[in-house]
Amino acid sequence: MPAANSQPPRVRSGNQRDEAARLAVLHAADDLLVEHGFARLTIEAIARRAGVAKQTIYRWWPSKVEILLDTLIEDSEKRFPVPVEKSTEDSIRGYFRGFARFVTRDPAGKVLLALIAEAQHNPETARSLHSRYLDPRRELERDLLTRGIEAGEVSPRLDLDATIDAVVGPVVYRALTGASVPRGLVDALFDELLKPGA
Amino acid sequence: MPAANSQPPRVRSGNQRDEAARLAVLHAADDLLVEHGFARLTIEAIARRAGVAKQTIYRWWPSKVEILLDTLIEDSEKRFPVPVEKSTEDSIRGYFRGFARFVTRDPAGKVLLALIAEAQHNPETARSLHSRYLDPRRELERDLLTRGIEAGEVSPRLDLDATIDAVVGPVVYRALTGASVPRGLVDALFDELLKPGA
Amino acid sequence: MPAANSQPPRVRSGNQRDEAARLAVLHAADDLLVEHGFARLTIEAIARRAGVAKQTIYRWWPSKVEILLDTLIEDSEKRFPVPVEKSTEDSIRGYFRGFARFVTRDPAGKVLLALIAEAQHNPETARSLHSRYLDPRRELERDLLTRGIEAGEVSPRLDLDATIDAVVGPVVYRALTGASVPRGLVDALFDELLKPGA
Amino acid sequence: MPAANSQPPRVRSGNQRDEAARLAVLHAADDLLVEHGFARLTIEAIARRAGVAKQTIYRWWPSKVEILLDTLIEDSEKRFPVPVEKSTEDSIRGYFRGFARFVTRDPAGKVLLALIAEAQHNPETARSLHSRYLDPRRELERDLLTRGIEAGEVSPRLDLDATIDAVVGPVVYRALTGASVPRGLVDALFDELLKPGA
DNA sequence: GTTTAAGCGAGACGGTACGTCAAGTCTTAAA
DNA sequence: TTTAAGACTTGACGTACCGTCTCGCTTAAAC
Repeated sequence: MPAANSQPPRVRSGNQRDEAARLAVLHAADDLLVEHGFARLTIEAIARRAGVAKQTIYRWWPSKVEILLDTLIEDSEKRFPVPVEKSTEDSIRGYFRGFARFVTRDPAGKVLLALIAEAQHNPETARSLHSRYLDPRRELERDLLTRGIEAGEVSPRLDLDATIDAVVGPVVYRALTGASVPRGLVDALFDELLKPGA
Repeated sequence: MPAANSQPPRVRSGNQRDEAARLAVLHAADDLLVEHGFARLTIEAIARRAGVAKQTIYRWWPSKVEILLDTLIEDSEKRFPVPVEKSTEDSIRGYFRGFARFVTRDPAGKVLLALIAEAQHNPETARSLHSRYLDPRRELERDLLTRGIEAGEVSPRLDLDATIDAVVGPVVYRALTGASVPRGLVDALFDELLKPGA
Repeated sequence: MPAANSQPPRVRSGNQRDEAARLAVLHAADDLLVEHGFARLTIEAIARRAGVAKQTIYRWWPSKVEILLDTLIEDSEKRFPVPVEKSTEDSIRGYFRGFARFVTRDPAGKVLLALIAEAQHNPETARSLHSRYLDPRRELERDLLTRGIEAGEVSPRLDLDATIDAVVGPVVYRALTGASVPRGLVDALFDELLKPGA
Repeated sequence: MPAANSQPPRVRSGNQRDEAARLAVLHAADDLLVEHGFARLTIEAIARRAGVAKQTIYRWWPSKVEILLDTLIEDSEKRFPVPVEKSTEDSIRGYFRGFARFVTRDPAGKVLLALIAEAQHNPETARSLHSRYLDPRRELERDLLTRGIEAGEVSPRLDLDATIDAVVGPVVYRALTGASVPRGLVDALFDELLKPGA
């Protein structure tokens, strides 16, 4: 989807929040991150690209991190939702594969990595990232595993959180440091830590 | 060791690189990172704190990342060197525990986390971090495991790199996102992935 | 008028150019030139003294030379305007005397001398000085003499420009080199080069 | 004469002042002034160009102004010495023409203009310029005119200094501001102010 | 002869100012 | 009331020179 930049000016809505402006900001942020990296993702640049005044951004988002979180939440839900009904071995394995694909090959995955990185630099980011993204998803992931265990589809060797971290952590770690993430890594970890009857 | 700031002026070494200035910069960078975080770790602040001219920093380091790498390399070697002789189960387990301790409780460990985070934002950082720190250590870690396997002290379920990432990744992932790292996490992962005869 | 420094903060004008900031810069530049000379007239110092951000200066003036030109144009018009109606011998002689007084005794005259000096070092300055100050005034000065000739009040021995330079040049030359400018110099030159019937 | 740069290293003279280094500095300063203007005439650049250590410059010259004065004194004596024997109308007129030619067409004349300009910015420069260059030459110029008067070759309308300034000033003024200096200007001034029997 | 002393190229050092960029705050005017 | 526009202060960026300093070398004069 193209940026809203250099297009016929949007119709202004006057009194109401301008949905077009909101979307233009989200897309601009997304595009800039993918195209130029986090370092050049500045509020000025987003405003320029989105054809929006800086003040409009500051009015609605407390920081660029929250902009990214908004896009991340929407994109994650589209690209690899946590299965809420089926809990077969395959659907669980598929979910983790989906996560790895998102993080390593989907441009939108860059947003998650950038936010994790930023969380280290900035406690405020860590808090937002947890409360708005990581924690709610972790809740659903725990439910997924719990249902899988009850159905005998998986049998985790460690406690639930440790198990999820043990699969997710190595993928994120390699992605963050710019190392490749081997195709079979997730499967190997799954087999070792979750596969039933092993 | 305190910063060199507000102390009697160093003796100048004339034509040669000033070792005291080098150390003052490394310590200032370290201190600032721990005290104020990566965001406020600016070249100006380092120079101010170290009592050193900005130009002196630019003369010897191409970026603040390289300053941090210098301190990280020195500190890691002191705090949790990769064992190069013994390769017992305990020394290997101890090494991973040392890593977790460094990353979660040692102030110097903040430097590693900051660099991993920065590597995501900046490919140049990723390259330096690998070539000067991660890769050389990984080499030693592989040697450590190889010797351990030959001696029957450990028996990895996955290939060497995947095994190391499987232990290190979750720790780093949790540390980065500001989550606590449970005491037993490393041991649990070790038991599951490396413990012999399991 | 004192510099705006260490005063209650100006009221900000928002979207419009801040006139108070503009004046503060002009006065600061003027004061610094008179007090500390051209060498210490830096953009940083002007900003500091005016209580204004450097960026505000760079936004409105391409160089410190243009700042000085702004003050010079305003001051010259106040202190020794070119007579535009009367063209008697006395008013013409008075104009040249006014010029000499401005250059040698008026603090604001330092600005003109500094700009002439800078014009030698910097062709860009020469261009601005001519187009914004010297040339427009020279036009008026020629008109003044032309009217004086027609009225029989003066009778130049040389062509118009040469005559004006012959009066102005020696004064500037002596002022620039730090020599005193004798009281009678202008009158002597006027008598020799312009006085009618000689 | 080429700069000493990028040449086989000079033979060092050991204990004695190195004449080659002295000349290299003078030529480098001269060349840089002509080629790049006063603004880029820095001590670093002179040292670089002359193939000389900064310290060598600081050892022998208190400032770059003194370097320029050294070259100016040598060049002036070569290019337009004050006549010390003949004092005919033609030799006096020729001297002033020589001055105008030096200042407007000789590259070495740039040095004089630069120093006059700098004198305005810097009282120290004004002092040196007077005591080492302007005043000694003025002495000789006065002698020249005095002899010319006694011989009936010239008859100044003003006092000696005013007369000299009245010829020199306009030329310098126009040269400084970047205006052209018309061929006949000096002659016209001479005729008006010095020509006998007028 | 050997020592001493100075000149030299080289270059590190603490500084100051440069001109640019983005941050986040604020005000106006139009919709 | 929301928006685009844009002026404002703040502060860091990386660079260029400043003037001081110390090093290691070379040479001429003093001993």
